[in-house]
Amino acid sequence: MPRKVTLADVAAAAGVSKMTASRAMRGAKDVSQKNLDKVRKAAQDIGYVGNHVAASLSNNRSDLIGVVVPSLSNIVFSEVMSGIERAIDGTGFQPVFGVTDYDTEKEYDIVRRMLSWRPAGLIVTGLDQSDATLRLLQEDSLPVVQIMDTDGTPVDVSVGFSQDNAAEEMAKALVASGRRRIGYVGCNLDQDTRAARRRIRFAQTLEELGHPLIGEEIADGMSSVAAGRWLTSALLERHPDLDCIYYSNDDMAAGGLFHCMGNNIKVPEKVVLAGFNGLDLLTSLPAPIATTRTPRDQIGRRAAEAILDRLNRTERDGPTVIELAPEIRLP
Amino acid sequence: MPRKVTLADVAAAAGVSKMTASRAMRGAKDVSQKNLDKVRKAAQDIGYVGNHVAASLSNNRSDLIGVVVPSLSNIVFSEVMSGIERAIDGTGFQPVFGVTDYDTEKEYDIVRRMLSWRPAGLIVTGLDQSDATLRLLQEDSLPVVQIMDTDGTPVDVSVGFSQDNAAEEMAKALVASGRRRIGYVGCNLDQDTRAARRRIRFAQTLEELGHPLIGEEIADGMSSVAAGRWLTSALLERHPDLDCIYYSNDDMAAGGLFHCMGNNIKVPEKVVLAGFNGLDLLTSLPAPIATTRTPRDQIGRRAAEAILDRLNRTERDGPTVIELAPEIRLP
DNA sequence: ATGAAAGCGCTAACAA
DNA sequence: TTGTTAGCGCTTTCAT
Repeated sequence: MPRKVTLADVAAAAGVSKMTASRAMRGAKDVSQKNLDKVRKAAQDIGYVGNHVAASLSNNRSDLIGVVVPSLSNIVFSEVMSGIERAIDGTGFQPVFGVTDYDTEKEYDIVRRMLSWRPAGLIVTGLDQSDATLRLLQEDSLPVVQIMDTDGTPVDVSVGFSQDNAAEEMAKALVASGRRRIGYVGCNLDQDTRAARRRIRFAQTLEELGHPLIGEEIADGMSSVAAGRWLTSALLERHPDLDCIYYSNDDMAAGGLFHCMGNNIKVPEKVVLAGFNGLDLLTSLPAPIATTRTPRDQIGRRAAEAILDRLNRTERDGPTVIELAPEIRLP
Repeated sequence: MPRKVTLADVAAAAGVSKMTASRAMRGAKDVSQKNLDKVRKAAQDIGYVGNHVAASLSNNRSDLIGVVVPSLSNIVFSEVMSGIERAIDGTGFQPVFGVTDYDTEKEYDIVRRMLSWRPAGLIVTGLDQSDATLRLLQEDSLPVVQIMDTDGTPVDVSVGFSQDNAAEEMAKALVASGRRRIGYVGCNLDQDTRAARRRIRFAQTLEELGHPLIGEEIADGMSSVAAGRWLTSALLERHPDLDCIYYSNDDMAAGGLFHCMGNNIKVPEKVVLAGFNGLDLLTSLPAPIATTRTPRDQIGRRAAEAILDRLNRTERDGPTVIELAPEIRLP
């Protein structure tokens, strides 16, 4: 294996010092045009690739940005990551990711490992980290953005929306549109604390409006179109007279729609189905479904921007909440 | 800002040398139980987090694994990444990702930047990197896995399946099931070279079987359910007598189904729709759709395993192809 | 089993 | 504008 080409090699080849080479390779500040060209050419010729590891050690800070999400199978988080990626793109930062599988202990390990890379910033999902994790996040003064959820006080910055409000708004909108016999279908509520939170607030609001939840079906395991389908079947079996069902998310609602279509139940005439997230998929479905359109791409973008922003300051300036209101869509 | 806790601090607190502390903090080899405990306790007490950057510089190799995919909005790649993540999980490696947006130049930049992190390995999508990128990949002797596509010679290892075969199989299966008037609908073929490849082989095979493609609709831009819907509408307008449509992927096919459902076209009786990938979504759709179930999670897993595998050897041992046959599903 | 010294490849800080 | 000197925090020798 041919020894790795280092900056010293470039410097030698260009006939300048390491420092001049170093300066030339990043922003060309304080380097004569002549040397700049020489160094660039030398680097090109001998195939210099650079070593971010050494650079990071030297600056005591890397240009890695850690992103911690609960799941990758959920397209919502893919879209958030996509937003992050787009915002970061071109800045020279590099996203690193970790997946918690909705497991708090795992989240701790991941955050810890990420911190050991001295990242420029960290983006984590939700406000409900374990105490140990929170401590890690607090000690360091690096930029931390908690995404998706703004019902609480962030360590540093939070970007997202109030899950509580979102559920309340939907409950009000459905009742206002004339629905009275409303049910609920959800999955994975033990782990997906945001979905669980929405369910509670939704039920609460219905109660306050005088039209309490008629029934609900809840299952363990990841949410999916398939789960939505059979839970809807079960719920309508027990309560055939429902005129509306609120789901833990869009996938589940799509499953509900497919059940209805297979059983000649008119959507939305007979029963209104309400999902959550506003995935693009919904707009192409053969029948309209209500949903709360959450700004996932925006959340990703704003989160990344918040990190980049913080990098220009030295200190955190107290918990900051960036609220991105979701939008209710009725059929 | 309180200075970062370093290994030296841990060593001091534990009353041992840096080296002993270092040894104790990773595998506890050649360290007395007594010192091991002391060091661990000290680290815990003073909140030591470690510094992978310094460690990586020291061994001239990081435990980062670079993952380069064309897109995150496409759930297929999320699933691949999910597979990678699961295989890596617990090994102490950390995935870093980059998104090319199907842009070869961007891919080059990303690979370059990743290499500058001296990753333990690299996973890139497809076999069609630019020459410059290929050169980068070849020079280094680090493990490189090219995923999704096995129609060609990999730099090091490829994990996936033959896009050509997949398309050919589907063509044969559809004809064997009695379909004769077959059309095609696709999106983003300029950029998605794998989809483009499938289209060509599909058409070729039909030709050979004596039932050439009747018509096709192709559009620019990302594929989506919505695009599938309106392209299907356009295609059936021109060729109302089609009895089968092959799509560039499942999303498009789902869109096609929704069009048919909205227009009283029986699926699959009147027209068979064939997607590609076998997303879970399909199994819950109100009508059955043909598809090629691609082993995405497996591809991710095997790719990661191949990297970890290679890490135990010193040299590459010639181009290796790991073929994971996809499975055809007819309605 | 433990420790001391040397260095990984780069850049900040200073000097010329 | 350029170069020199010291590290960054760890691990790899090589002693002990």
